[in-house]
Amino acid sequence: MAKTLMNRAYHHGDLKLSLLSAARRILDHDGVDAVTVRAVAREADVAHSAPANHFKNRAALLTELAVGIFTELGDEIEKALAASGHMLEEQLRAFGEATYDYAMRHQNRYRLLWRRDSLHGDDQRLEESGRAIYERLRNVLEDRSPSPRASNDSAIIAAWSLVHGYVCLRLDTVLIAGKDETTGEARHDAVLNVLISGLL
Amino acid sequence: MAKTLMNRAYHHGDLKLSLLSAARRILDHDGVDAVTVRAVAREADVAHSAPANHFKNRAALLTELAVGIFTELGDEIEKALAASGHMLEEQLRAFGEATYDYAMRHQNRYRLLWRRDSLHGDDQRLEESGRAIYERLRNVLEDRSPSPRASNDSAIIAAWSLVHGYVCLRLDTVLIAGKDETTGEARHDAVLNVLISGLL
DNA sequence: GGCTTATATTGACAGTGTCCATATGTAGAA
DNA sequence: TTCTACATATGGACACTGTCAATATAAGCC
Repeated sequence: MAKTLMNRAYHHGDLKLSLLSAARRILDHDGVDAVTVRAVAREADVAHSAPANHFKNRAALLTELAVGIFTELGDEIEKALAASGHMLEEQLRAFGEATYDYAMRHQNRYRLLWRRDSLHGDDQRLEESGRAIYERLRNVLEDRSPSPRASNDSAIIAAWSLVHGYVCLRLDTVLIAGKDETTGEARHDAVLNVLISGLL
Repeated sequence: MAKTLMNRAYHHGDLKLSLLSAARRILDHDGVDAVTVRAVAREADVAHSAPANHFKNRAALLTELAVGIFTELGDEIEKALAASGHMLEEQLRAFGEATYDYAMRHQNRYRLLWRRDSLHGDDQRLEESGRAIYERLRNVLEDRSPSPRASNDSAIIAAWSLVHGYVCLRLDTVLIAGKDETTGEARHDAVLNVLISGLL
């Protein structure tokens, strides 16, 4: 039979993908710590040690999951940048809002990206998928040379820092989080304005 | 005998403090995940379930540890603010540098503060010790009303976001982390400049 | 002394990551 | 086709974890 037939008794066919999507479901629903090797195996309906054939260990599984999430986030940012105007201000706003929206819609996914203790921090694919976001920001800023104030690298890092920091505070701090859900939109704008004023 | 005598056979005398400092040693040395209830008990040389008398569970232990660390960080920020000039720019720079220095000197301590999954996020003392930092930033910005651009709250949040985000990227991203250890000082300045330009 | 209360210990249980030997299916060579 | 390698899945084991319950010990107070 074709290689894609496989009666599911033993060999699954594409267990690796199944495990990753099982892990993603658990992550979304119950957070990073709930994504245990055994829970993922249960969710995928295989034996507790089946994942070992596809991931060296838990960190490897989470790392691969994070790579996919970084890519997904990068794609959303890309789309937002393409859909927005070409002015520097518009592009920065699109970057900030796309990142914030993704993080709020998928809080646990965003959290996983920065749980370096739980990942293989030196994994090359993880590094690349993160760098892709950095490069998008570089494209936004380069040739638009905002001001002699900040070197290009510093501008990129400052922009990413502000957006990432704001998202983190929103995600993990009661202080900021509950403060004003109503005026949320205005708050985002005001915070982004500080960045834009600083860069223009 | 005086209450402080105690032959150490059984009752420890001040086990709670001993546990917290044991936990801090483990945290510094091996990271958040290494701070297990049993490891802390071992380090403090007591039975594995002795901590249960002082902390309801692991999260409670970590939360209390985090409260102490937030307080410590707040004190360092306070000291730096007092030692610096009174101009808004100087104060913002002092805040950023003090936070960055502390985070780099005690990386795992800073990481713990934002591992909300591992803490009792709704603990009141934790919330207060975090808010204390927010309030210090408010004191820096208030009455100095930087510009009509940003409301006071937004300015506070923007400042904290940028500093916190920069620290996080430095701590957890290979990208930013290894980029230029030599020109590090200049990089910090340049990033802070974006904030200051945005707020003045 | 004896009583109560606080604190520490030991033992148990389910859950975890990871390794091992084993079982099962697939694919390629004869 | 059958035989043989190989990839993949299974079940069992081990040491570790957090947490609970029962027990032992000490301190404080009458």
